[in-house]
Amino acid sequence: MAETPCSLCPLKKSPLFLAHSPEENDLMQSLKRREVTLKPGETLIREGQTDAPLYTLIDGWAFRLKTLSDGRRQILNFLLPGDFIGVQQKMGDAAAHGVVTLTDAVFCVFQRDALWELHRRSPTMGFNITWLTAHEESLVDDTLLSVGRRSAEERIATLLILLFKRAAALQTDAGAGGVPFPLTQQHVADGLGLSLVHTNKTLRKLERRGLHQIVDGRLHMRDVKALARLADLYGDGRPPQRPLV
Amino acid sequence: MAETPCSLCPLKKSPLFLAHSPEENDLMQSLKRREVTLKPGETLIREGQTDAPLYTLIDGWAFRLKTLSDGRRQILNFLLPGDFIGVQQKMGDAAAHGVVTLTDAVFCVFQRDALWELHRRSPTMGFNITWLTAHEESLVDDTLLSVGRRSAEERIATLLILLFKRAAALQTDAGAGGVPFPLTQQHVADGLGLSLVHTNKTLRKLERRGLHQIVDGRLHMRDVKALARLADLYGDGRPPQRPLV
DNA sequence: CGACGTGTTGATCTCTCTCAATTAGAGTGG
DNA sequence: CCACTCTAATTGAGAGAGATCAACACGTCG
Repeated sequence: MAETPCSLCPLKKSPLFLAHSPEENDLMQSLKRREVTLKPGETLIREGQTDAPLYTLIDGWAFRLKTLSDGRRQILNFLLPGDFIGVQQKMGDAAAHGVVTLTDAVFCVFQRDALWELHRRSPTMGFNITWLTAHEESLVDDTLLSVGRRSAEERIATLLILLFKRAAALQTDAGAGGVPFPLTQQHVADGLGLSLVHTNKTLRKLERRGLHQIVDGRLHMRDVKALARLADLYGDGRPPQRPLV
Repeated sequence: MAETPCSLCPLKKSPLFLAHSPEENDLMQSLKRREVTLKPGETLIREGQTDAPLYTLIDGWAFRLKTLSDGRRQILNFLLPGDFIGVQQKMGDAAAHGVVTLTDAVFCVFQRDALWELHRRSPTMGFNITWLTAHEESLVDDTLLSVGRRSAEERIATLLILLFKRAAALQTDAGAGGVPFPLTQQHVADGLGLSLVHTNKTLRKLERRGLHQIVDGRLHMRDVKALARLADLYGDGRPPQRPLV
C-alpha cells in the first residue's frame, strides 16, 4: 500500500486544516514512521498497553474508551479525521484508555518521541498540539456534563447536535443530505452512560417526533431548533444568562 | 500584599514540582502579571466570560464546572496546587467552564499570550504544558467513566481514592492523619452526577462500614482495600485482565 | 435569637435498567 | 435458492437505583 507523503496529506482537503509551511511538512514527514489501516471495530490501542506511539487519524472515525473489569464500558469521545491520539501517555507508561475504530480508518504513526521533537523543532506546532489537546478535553467536558446532569432525551439531543457539527465541518461534499453517522445504538449508549434498550427507545421517540432521522448510516437533522432546546446548548459560547436562584 | 517571586514559588516545596532552570524561572517571572487571592466559594472564572487569562493555582483547592440554564451543574474536576487553568480557551473566546474556589486560594495570573510565549521561548516548558493538559484530560476521563458506568457506591469510593492520592502526593507534613478534604457533600454530588441526598446516604453507608471517615475537613482512609475493590481501579496502569465473555 | 449553610434520615416517585422476545438484514454454506 | 447464523434494531413488562419531597439537627454568625 502506497503511503501518502505529508505534503499530500488527505487532511489538507479538510476545511478545518491549518496551512503548514514547507518546513513544517518536512518536520512531520521526518517524524512519521508509517501508516496503519484498520477495519471497523478493530483495536488500535488496547487499554493498559505500554509504549503506544503517537497517531493521527487521517481518515475514518474511531473512539476512545475505558472499561471496568466486569465489562461495563464508557466511550470517552469520538475521534474524527485530524484528531491526535496518544498525547496522554508519557512514553513508557500504560495507555489509560483504548482506541477502537468505527469505520475503515487510516492512521498515521509517528515515532515515540515525536511529541517532544515537535515541540523542540517547531514551537508553533507544539502550541497547536497543546491547543488541540485542550480542545479534546473540552469535548470530554461536554460529555461529562451530559452524562452527569442531562436526562436521556437531553443527552441524545446533545450528542446528535455536537456530532453533526463536527461531521459537517469536515464535509467537503456539502448538500449530500445529512452527515455520515457510523455509530450503532450500542456506541451511543456507551458514549452517554445509558443502556442499549433505553437508548433505542429514546432515539425512536425523538425520531418519531420528527427531530432527526438516521438512515443508511447518515444522520439527518430535521428540527435543529427543537434538538437545541432539548440540549440546552448556549449558542456557541454565549454566556448563560440565568437567574441564579 | 507581597507577591512571591517565581524563584521562591511555594509550589517548589511540593514533592511533585519539577526543578526549573534559572532561565525558566526568569521566563515565568517575566510572564507573570500578578497574584489573586480568593476566599472559599468565590468565582475565578465565570462561564462564558471572555478573555480570561492563564492562571496557575498556587495554594488552596478549586474546581472547574459547567452549568445548564436551569441550574443543574456538573463539576468537571478538582484543581489542586500546581494545576494550570485556562489552557482551553483560545485567547478571545468565551470560557466553556467556570472556576470556583473550595478554600482560600492563591492564583498566579499570567499575561494573555503567556501560553504562546512559553512555547516559543522554552520548548521544554511547552512540552510540559501539553503533558499537564493531557493529564488533566485523563482526570476527566476517569470521572466520566465513573459517572457513566459506576454505581453511586463505586463512584464515591473512586472519588475518595483518587482525591486522597492527589492530596497525599502534595502533603509535606506526612503523618498528619488523613488529608485535607474541603468539599461539602454538595460538591461530591456535583462532581459525581448524584443528588445531594443520595450522596449523603451513600457516604454514610461507606463510613458506617468503616471504609473511610471525614472529620474536621480531613479525609481518613480506614480500609483502602475495600474502597479499591469497590472502585475497581486496576493498580496504577496494569492492564485489565478479564474473561471477555 | 433568628437566619443560613451543611448534614441526616424517612417516605415516595420515576427514570432508567434488566430481562425477554421478535423482526429485519447481511453473510455463509450446502 | 434456501436454511442457518449473527448483528443491530425494536418493543413490552417488571424491577430497582437513585431522584425528589419533607423534616429536623447542629453550628456559625450578624
